[in-house]
Amino acid sequence: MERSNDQVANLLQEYADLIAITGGDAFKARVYEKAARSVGGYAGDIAKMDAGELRRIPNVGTSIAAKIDEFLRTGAIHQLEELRGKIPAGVRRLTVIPSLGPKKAVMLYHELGIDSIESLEGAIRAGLLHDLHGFGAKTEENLLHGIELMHKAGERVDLGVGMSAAEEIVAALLQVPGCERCVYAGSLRRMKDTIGDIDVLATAREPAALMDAFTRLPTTGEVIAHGDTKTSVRTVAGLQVDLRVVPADSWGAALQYFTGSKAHNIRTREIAVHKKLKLSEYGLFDVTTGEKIASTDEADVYGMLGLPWIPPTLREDSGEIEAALRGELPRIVAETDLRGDLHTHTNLTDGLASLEEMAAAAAERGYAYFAITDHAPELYMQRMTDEKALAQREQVRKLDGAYGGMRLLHGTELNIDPEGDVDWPPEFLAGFDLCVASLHSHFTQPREETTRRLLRACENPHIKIIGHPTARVIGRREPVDADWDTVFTACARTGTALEIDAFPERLDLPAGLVRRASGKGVLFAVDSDAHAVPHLANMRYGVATAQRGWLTADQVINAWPLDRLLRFLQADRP
DNA sequence: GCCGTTTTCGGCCCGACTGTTTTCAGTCG
Repeated sequence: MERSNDQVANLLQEYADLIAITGGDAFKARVYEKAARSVGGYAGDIAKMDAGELRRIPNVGTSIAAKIDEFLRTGAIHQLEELRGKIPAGVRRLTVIPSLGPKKAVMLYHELGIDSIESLEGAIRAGLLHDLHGFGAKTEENLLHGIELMHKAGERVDLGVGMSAAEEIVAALLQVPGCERCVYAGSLRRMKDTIGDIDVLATAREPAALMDAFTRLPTTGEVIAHGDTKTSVRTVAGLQVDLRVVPADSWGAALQYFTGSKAHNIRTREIAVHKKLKLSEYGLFDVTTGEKIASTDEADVYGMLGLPWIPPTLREDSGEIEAALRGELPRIVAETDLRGDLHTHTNLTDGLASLEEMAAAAAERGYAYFAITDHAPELYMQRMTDEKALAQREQVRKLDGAYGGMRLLHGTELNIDPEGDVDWPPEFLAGFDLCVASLHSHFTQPREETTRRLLRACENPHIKIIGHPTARVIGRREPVDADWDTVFTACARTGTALEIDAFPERLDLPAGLVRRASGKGVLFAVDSDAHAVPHLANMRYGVATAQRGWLTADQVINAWPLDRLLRFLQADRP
């Protein structure tokens, strides 16, 4: 099942939204929001906690602890149900449209009865918003653009959402008696940054029983199709999941086939044809004799085609077949190659966990080094000051080595302002072990300005990593427009690494740009950008993005040994 | 509704930007 922490975090966030949308106390709404983040980011399992223990979670007091407790015991929170009754769910969903908040959403509902994104789109096109106070031509345009952005992402979900759904389903199916093997395949196995549907592959002694069990999982909302070898359902969250049961001796061929991509499979089947073979999900066959020559193991299938096994993250027909034929497939970076994390936050700014908690969790992951990079003063809301930064540095120095010998680095995440300048002057930056610099505003500057801005950051000798370079949020915010090739050239020349931010809604730099930058000799840092202990585990998504960008461990600075990393961080600094 | 205390009430991240308005509300980070 989904972590209780996440379930409760979602409910508390919904409660906060409903307070805001029904015109409740804004401060109260904010408290629920803060509590939602605290619970979602809490390292312990709340399902095992009583009301008293729950209150020890930051921002959880008597009232919220009681609500959580009620949910854990009964599966519902009655006050939440009451609020839900006051406003249609579609109205709350309107606020996912950028630039549309609770105030406008509820106004649209009360004035025009708009209770869904579809009805909003219709109303705008019908000109019904013209007479509404506070809605001008530009607002309509922005709303339509926001809706378009969401349509473009379609019904797809981000990699993190897809992965947790898939892992939950696979784990449940493996518990069904008679289920022998069960894995997810498709775009999820290729770790694409968004997932349209989930493909699950299984072998079972009694396929029909497994199919039946699948239709009855708690995650299953509706059954779309129910057959002998394939069953499709839609989860309660609206995600389509296809389960295919295959014969055990077809496992490898089926896994290859259902992992895709379509373009990659076309290429492998072409290769088979040239060798007078036929490749299908049932196996690789000799056309003349009809004999099956490979099928149980994926590597055998590739092997009989004259190819090495190709990692799923490379299977996009973007040159991997040619590279494989030449024996030049890269040894792509693996999560186990990473020796540290270079972009993380604590509760000194907008993180949830203390420096000690973050460091302890990092050490548990086996890291040799770990950088704390809290926000700098220019993000006013974080209330960072010189004094706080220096006090944190002292604390970092004191704790250095205290967690299994792990090296603690004191860094900061600077804000790149519209001109390309950052929060602190060079002499103050010189005191940090590491400076990450990122865009946090002015995302819609023209290409030339954004490019100049990023170039200026690269030229700053103290800045060694550009954080989440495109600033995109998948399905919510477009990447900034920059002349990336110029930026990449500057990064390579100045020794500035580009980050691959591992948050599943970011995955930024995106894989396509990673590959382009890699070609220009740029180095990378795969970072969690963790704001809480559980976020440290997002690293897998960042690594997958690095793989999809064809990176080797040598191109990733946090896969380097400490001494090499430190030399890189010190290079060219005055 | 939570927190911290100058402990039972007052403050709560705060400034910028946008689009609308004509002095400001809503949204965002």
